[in-house]
Amino acid sequence: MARNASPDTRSNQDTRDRMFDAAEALFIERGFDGTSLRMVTTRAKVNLAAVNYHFGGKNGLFTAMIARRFDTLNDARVTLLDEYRRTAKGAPLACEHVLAAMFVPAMQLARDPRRGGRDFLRLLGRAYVDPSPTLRDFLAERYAPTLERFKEAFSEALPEIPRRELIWRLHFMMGALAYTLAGADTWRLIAALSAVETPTDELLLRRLAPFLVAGLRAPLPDFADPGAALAAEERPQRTARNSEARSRAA
Amino acid sequence: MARNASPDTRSNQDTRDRMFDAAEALFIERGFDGTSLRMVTTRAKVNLAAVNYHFGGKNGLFTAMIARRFDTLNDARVTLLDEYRRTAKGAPLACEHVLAAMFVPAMQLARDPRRGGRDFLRLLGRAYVDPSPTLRDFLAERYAPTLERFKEAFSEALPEIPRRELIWRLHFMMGALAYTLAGADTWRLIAALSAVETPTDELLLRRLAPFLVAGLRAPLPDFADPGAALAAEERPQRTARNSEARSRAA
DNA sequence: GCAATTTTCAAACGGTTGTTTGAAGCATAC
DNA sequence: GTATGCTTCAAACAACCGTTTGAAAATTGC
Repeated sequence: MARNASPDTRSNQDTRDRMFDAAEALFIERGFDGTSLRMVTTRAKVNLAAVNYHFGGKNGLFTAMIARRFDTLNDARVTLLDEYRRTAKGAPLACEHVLAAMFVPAMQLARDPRRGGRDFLRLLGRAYVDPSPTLRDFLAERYAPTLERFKEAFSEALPEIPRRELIWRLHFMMGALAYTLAGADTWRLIAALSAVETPTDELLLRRLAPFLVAGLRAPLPDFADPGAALAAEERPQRTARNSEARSRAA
Repeated sequence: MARNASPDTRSNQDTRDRMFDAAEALFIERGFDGTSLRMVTTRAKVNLAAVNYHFGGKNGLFTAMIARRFDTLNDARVTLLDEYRRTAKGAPLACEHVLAAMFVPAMQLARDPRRGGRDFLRLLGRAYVDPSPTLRDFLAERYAPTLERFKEAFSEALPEIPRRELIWRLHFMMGALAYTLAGADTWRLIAALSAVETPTDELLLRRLAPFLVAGLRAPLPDFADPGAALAAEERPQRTARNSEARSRAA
């Protein structure tokens, strides 16, 4: 019953790690519901019952497997953010610094095979879009405080953007990040475009960063003129409800 | 055996539509693997065997259910793109027009309850990130030609962006779009932020558009100076492999 | 009206799911 | 040595999965 009594028994940690690795690889390409415990235990060369013995069940295995990566990322992010804040000595943070506090730790983990390696970014993306309630609730609950701190940091770095607008743009940003990292197509695209260039994860994030900075700084949408935000001559599809635009402009 | 002999028998279409609606709603919040046929048929008040009778199986039901929405979207998109091209009379397309050709039809479908309604955007997002091979292969195969046409259109509208860079940015754009629309959090966010504003889908896309336009037009990343793209004073985490940056700059 | 066809239905199919069981293995401590 | 507590193991559990069956019901054509 005692599940974690001797934290560093050699063989104990060994089978746990093998299960983590197997679960991680399978989760990346099949998602939570698409991965069965028998797939995991077969790949990890571990008995099926070990899942329930060590983690109490499927939910326990997958949340622990995600936490082992995300806790590290999370800590590194807030540490770096605090460091930038200390270096700034009271001056408001730059947008690039806040973004760097989110991206640089992710790149470092992606470069370190012992803490995720090249699969880390894929795991990040997959976890953010998986529909299973187990993982959604887990992520939302465990990392909400950190997210809140970054919201404040962005709000400080971009005072010209109204807070409500900013929250949306952060949401879009997380979307571009998660989808890009999760997409199976992304990695096929990498293989096709950059024939031999090796550390592609880093190049990928370095392409993504300017895209996101520009997006966060974009001019505000014009709610007063419906349709103008996209194309000037959008065919007049008369619905003509400007009321919402007016109430928003207040 | 004859599966589609009388295409508009009244009761026939009725049960098919009920199955589509049920499958759509369940897929949006649980994904392909998280939705069982028994959930679908129970919700649709239809016999379990009807799935295999009408669609040949689970794969058939879900691909048909997605196609009924996406084919409409697809057709409207290329039609609008052609219309913009005709109006331009040989002049190169504007980036806003190409984006409009992608977004306006989606907004129109989201406004029309008979062709998707407010759930349409969520379906779009979920379908793009679902890990099941069935849906990934289906989407890639059926809508690849259209995607290719939009790649060309963007390449024409943004000649100052190198094609390779552009393909990446389109990928990021699809990411922001898909994740934003798929995220369950997005819709909770809408409810929380805009207490009473009603047609929120439209407002959502109108916020997203400037974000994406700015991202597509962003200055090119500086590959020659590793680290500079994000923050000037990133702590010198000595790994010192500038070789890759040089080889890329060639 | 009858005959032919299309659609629905309850029931069962073999297979897989996550979880549980209880005995066997295996170190360590005495 | 034996006893102890942690870990592994093969086997089985009930529940659910997608799919199939064959007969009942409903609809169509005449």
